[in-house]
Amino acid sequence: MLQLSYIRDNKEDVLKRLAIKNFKDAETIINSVIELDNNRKMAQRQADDVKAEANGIAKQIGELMKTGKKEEAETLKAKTAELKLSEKKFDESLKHIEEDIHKLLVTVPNLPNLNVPAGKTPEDNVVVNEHGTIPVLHAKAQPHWELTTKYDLIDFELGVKLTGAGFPVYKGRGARLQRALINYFLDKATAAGYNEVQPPILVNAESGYGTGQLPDKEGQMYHCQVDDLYLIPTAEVPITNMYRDVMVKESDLPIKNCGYTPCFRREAGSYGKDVRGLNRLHQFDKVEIVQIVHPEKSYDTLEDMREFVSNLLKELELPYRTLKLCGGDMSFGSALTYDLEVWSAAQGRWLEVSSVSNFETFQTNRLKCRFKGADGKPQFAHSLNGSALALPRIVASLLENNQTEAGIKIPKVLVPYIGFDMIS
RNA sequence: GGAGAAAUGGCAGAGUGGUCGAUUGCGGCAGUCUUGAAAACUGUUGAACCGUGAGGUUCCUGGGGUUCGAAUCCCUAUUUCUCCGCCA
Repeated sequence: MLQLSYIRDNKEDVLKRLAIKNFKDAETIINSVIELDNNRKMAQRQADDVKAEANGIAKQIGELMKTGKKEEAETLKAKTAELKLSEKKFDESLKHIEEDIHKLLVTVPNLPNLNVPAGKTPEDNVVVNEHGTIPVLHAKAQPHWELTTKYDLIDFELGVKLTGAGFPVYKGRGARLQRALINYFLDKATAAGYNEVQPPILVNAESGYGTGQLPDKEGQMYHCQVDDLYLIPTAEVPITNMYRDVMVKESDLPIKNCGYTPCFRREAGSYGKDVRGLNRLHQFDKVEIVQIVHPEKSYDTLEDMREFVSNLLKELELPYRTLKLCGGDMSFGSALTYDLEVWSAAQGRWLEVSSVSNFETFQTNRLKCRFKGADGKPQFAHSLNGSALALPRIVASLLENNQTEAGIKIPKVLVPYIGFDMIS
């Protein structure tokens, strides 16, 4: 959520940057917010004045009662009846105005960093770098959804029977590969100074608002209506919300956490070959890294995190490229996002496996996650997160890129975790 | 699930209708002492909003109520603890 004071003081800048994000009706909404805020100030002044008067009288009554001047006290009491009515009226209108402001404010996306390229679609994203060589496969190479069947690693049909499309069953060496990747990712993150946590995978609505999934992406999350809880779409939600309503110590920054969780996404309305096999699932596994940092350091941190994720891909010997997302392709709360994509050899296309973003104060403002700066004043920290990494598409490209006529080679770094070096 | 108790500032913990936004301790910050540090001592130390300012308003888990006046009384939700039941 944007800070209202910033909107007031920097209206032109706000509009310019919202335009980069292709946010519709920016001007109308920002103008209404400012107008409502003016009304709010007026309403508060009125309410405050009435209350000040009422408080004053209450105090006088207290004095009079103490000194036994009962009659005078009664006279004053009579005077307060009217005050109470207008107090209620002003409070009510103040409350309504504040609610209206909040309702508008939560629909406004974060402002993109000024380095964010303009653009509307994924085609407008900027390729920052490309690493590794694209493998040349043998003549009988297959896409991963055939390899998983051939080697009995993943049973998509069985998942359909148990739950529905997009809920695969990993079996035998396929399940083992999942576990190996999770452990490998967690070990790397821990070695890089991230503290491992195991958060709940159901969260309340407040947490959904805290990180910005609500109200923006209401329909994307599975919702257990009986208990009003949401299945997390990413570990970012619980891990970042650990710092909701927390005043962190400046000396504790940066706070680095990582965690493995399953992730659940409804992905309503996406069908076809782009979502085949492991390309897009309703349930998948992911290790997430999350940092709460000093505002001055957040862009350095973003680069560190990108570097960390890149190294994972290098160690897994997967060809990858890094994209700087354009305004139109960035998520609601992000100020700057890098996507990392690996090459899927049999499908002949890039698959997104990680998204690393700086949210600046967008989340921390909603979360009320602050620290006291050198001047003793509380200020919002910056929050960042990144996938490190999401498993399904990593598995897809590992299987496809490493397939040989003799079987599928396991990358060296994973062998200690999985216990064999070839799936054949 | 049943019965009872509780929820106060970064933390601990007083406060049961009227100068209480809240005693005190710890922690934090500043200073005295010290070559420096520790100890000791002194001072200081919650947040949001309105106002150029003086100052004002709100916040004692959330929501509602009683009252001229609520941290304090009542209702309600949530959470925690104790006992019982159930249970991986």
